[in-house]
Amino acid sequence: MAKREKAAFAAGTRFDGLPDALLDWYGRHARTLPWRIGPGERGRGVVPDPYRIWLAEIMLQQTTVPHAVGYFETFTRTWPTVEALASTEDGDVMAAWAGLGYYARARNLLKCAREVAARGSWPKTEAGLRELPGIGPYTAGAVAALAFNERSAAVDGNVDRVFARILAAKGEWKDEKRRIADIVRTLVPEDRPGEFAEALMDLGATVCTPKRPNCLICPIRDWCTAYTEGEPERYPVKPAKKVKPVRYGEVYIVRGASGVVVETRPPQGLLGGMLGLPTTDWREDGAAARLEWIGDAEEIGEVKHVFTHFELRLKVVTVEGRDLVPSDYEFRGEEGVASALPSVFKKALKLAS
DNA sequence: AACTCGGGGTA
DNA sequence: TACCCAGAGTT
Repeated sequence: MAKREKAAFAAGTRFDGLPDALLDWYGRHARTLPWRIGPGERGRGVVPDPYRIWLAEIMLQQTTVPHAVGYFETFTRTWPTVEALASTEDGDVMAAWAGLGYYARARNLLKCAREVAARGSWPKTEAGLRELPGIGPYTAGAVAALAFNERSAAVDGNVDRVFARILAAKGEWKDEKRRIADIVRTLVPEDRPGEFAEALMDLGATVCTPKRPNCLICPIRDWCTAYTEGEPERYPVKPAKKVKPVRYGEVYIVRGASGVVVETRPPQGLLGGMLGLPTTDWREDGAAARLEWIGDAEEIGEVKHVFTHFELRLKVVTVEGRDLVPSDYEFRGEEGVASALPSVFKKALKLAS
């Protein structure tokens, strides 16, 4: 199919036939995902739900599909509509997001839900969606294409990688990404923008993978310069990453008659708005002094946790039989609170259990 | 333009 | 280990 179409448009440009070859492959190999309408259903009266598409896109920002699936099921079961989500207390949503990471997404998720609920409907264009909190260039394009059938492009990490290889992009990565976005926009088919977006992402996730791309089953390898060159895994060429510094601190498991001591972290910054265990500052020049109110305590071990731009080593310190703590803190039942904590604190609590 | 912001799977 | 993932917001 690809070759016949390519021949039929031989007088055209470099990418003639690519969208059709990709869509044809997608019709046969699309992943089945809980937020997705299957190929073919779209044309048979099945209407996508913007709320579910948007929710999935936010969860999937810098997050793998397997990690997001369970959260998506829980969220849509607990809050079936954007109105239901919008009317939920912040703490409940943050607790449900715990473990998914990048917690600014959850804060913006609620802001966005409340704006949409107040408006009464979703903006139905890429430009309109782009104005909402937490919706950037990628998500605006994706939701517009997937939910509203707008001819917008959804250029994510997968698409960047696929086209870096198609083009054998050797230039500055930032420049190449701009170039790729411009090209992809011209390739989105007018009638099936949503399926085109899903097809590119599926190809990147299952065929044109980061480490060992399976070019032998690739439906668009005829257009791929990296395949012709013979070393597709060489692309994309990205700038080297900086080494992560190590930060040190202490975290406290303080137990009393009514549970374990937690705090709600300040709404900005790292783990902002999340429930947390009492902890010192985290510093590169060694652990800060023990919090004054901790008093008599026992060191039981250390947890290591890797954040985006630093590694953290926390000494885990336990205090038993404490029922009076500073007013910034509160007691919660130990079994119930674990699921509401970010991973670094889950690790510490588990070590102390 | 550079930095901040999580967590887990993969080779 | 190192890299990556349906990126966005702030400075």
